[in-house]
Amino acid sequence: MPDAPPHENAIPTLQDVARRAGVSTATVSRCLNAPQQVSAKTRDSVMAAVNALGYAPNFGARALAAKRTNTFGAIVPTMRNAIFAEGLQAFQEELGAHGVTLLVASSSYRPDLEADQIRALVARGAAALLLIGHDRDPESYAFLEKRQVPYVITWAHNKGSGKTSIGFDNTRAMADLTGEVIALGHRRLALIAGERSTNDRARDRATGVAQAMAANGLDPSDLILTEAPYRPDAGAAAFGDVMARLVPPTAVLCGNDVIAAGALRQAHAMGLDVPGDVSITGFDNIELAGLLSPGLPTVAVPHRDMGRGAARTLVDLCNGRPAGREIELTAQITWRASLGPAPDGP
Amino acid sequence: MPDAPPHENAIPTLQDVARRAGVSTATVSRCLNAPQQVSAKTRDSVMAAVNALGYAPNFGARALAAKRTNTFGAIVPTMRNAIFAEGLQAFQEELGAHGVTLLVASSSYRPDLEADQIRALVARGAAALLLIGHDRDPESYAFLEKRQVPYVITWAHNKGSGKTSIGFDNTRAMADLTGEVIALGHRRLALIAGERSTNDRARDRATGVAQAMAANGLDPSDLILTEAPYRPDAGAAAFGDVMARLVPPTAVLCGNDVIAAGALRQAHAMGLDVPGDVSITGFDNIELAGLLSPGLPTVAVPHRDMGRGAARTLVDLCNGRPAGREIELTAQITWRASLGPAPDGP
DNA sequence: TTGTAGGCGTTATCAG
DNA sequence: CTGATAACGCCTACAA
Repeated sequence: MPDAPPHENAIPTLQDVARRAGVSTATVSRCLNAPQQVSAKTRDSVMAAVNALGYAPNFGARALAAKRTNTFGAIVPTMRNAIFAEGLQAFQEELGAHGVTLLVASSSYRPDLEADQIRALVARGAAALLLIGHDRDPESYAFLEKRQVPYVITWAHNKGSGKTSIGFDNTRAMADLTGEVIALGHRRLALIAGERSTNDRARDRATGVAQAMAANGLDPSDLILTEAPYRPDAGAAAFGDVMARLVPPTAVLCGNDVIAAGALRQAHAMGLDVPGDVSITGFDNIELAGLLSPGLPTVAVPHRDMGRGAARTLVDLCNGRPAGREIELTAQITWRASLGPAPDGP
Repeated sequence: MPDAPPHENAIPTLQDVARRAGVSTATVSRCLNAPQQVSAKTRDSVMAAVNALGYAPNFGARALAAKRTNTFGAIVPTMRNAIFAEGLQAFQEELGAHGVTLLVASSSYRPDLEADQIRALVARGAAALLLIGHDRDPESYAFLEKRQVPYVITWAHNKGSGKTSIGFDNTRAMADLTGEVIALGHRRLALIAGERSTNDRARDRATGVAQAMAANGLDPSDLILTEAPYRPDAGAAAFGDVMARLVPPTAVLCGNDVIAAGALRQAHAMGLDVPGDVSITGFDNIELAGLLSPGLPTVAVPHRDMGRGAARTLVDLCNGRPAGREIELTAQITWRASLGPAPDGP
């Protein structure tokens, strides 16, 4: 008995297209996946049927049969601000050039959520993953190894981690910036760090400040160190606390630009002159940093290079090609007006 | 002949779990999807096997067999700045509460790319879609209707469009803001609009300015109207052009906060006092607007309500429940310091 | 160049 | 409560 004609409002399948074009399903499949193997005449009539029916292949069935999904995943801590957006965009663009689509998830800086999302993305067919930073449950790493899902760690570079990564040295970048601050005569420094317990980048940046102090003859234990989530309001509050001290710092380093933006706003609210009374620095060089006034000096992170490089690395890995492990990129200091000489210089 | 033991490094399947637990695949499937239908004893041994093997279900196979993907999609114009991030986050959170995962794509404000992405997301199993604005190729709409994919249009509300939407009236919101500007004595107004040809929100906002002028006894044709992509540098350039006129405006309205941020920076660069010499307004109320100094007065868009509402609407639609069509939310003016009385007030 | 047919990993409908 | 078994939509040798 011949198949019934497709119901008026049913989603068309390969079968429907084949029937309408008067060919086999194999031919339709080839038209879509390897057009050069099909005669122009057949191809035209098949494509006409495809368009008439509004056919689109079923992803699940395709992945199941072909054993490949052409899908990678990325998990970033947040999409609320621009910190990772630029790199993600570059990642996506490069993947697109290789015919790979992207699945995104955001973990809200919560390791437990990230662990769930790693499993969810893999279950959803992500053949490779972009991850931010090294800090995560060993079980997550074990899971990825067992499933043989290639992954690349970005936004950080820890020599000898043994994991594929493409990033920059957060410690060194922050040490460089701190060195410049000290060179301007600042002696009383404060750092509003990100949450270090769950964030290796935040930890590394704090380490960088201490290293630079030690290297420049200052006592790292004199650092006024406080911690805040990566939000402007938290940065503002922390800045207020720090400046309320009996002997306030002359320079406040911030764990990232978002915290620094909050600090700067708070400085304005307190009637402080920046950088006359106090200097403020950021980290990441998101667009915001150049729009504030005074502009935020910061560390320009190689957003796009990391995204693009991560994509290439994963594509190579998935094709069995060896990919460069532990690629280190450089982060450059960007000077802007909210960093000036110490008011009570040497 | 019994099946061979699974290869050391193969991805475990239901079959493998079943074999290891000594039950059928049906039972394993039930343990995962309807645990209450399985005896506690069996369940325990099955779950032990699941964990031992690191099993995770294959999404494609599951979607194929169950005919549902539990996946929705969203296509936004950009992820580079925060304009849509907040709403997207709320959308995702609400979907998560319903057990639905989210597929995101960004179209770079390009309608042609958006059309491709609509097809790609549907092919990838998106059972419903969130879209921004009404402007798009009729073919895209036809495709969605034919495939019976529910969609909701956000960020805009055009009465009588006949499409399911949840948003606010861009025209009215901009008219309200313009009315306030005029009430402060401004008579020479400029508008740096977004790209109107492909963006109904940009068009509506420009219309709103004209309406408010007419309603307040000004001639809309006196509006100094220019257009710029939604980027700070483009906003800065446009602002420079506008202020270089023989008779510059006393207030520059901007199509969104990103343009306005560029305009504000350019004003500083030109040594203009804001709002003493010229007032500047934005639109969207992204975080940035409150961090700049002077702060940007803007229209606070109901980001989270739109995201959450869109999620609920789509979940309802997918469950065959009727969903409110054309929901209108309100957008509120947020006052900040870069809007002041006209310098040459009446 | 085209068609045939087997199988991918799950779910769901039946019996037992 | 559990086990066979037939789909699900597509890809891909293999044959013709």
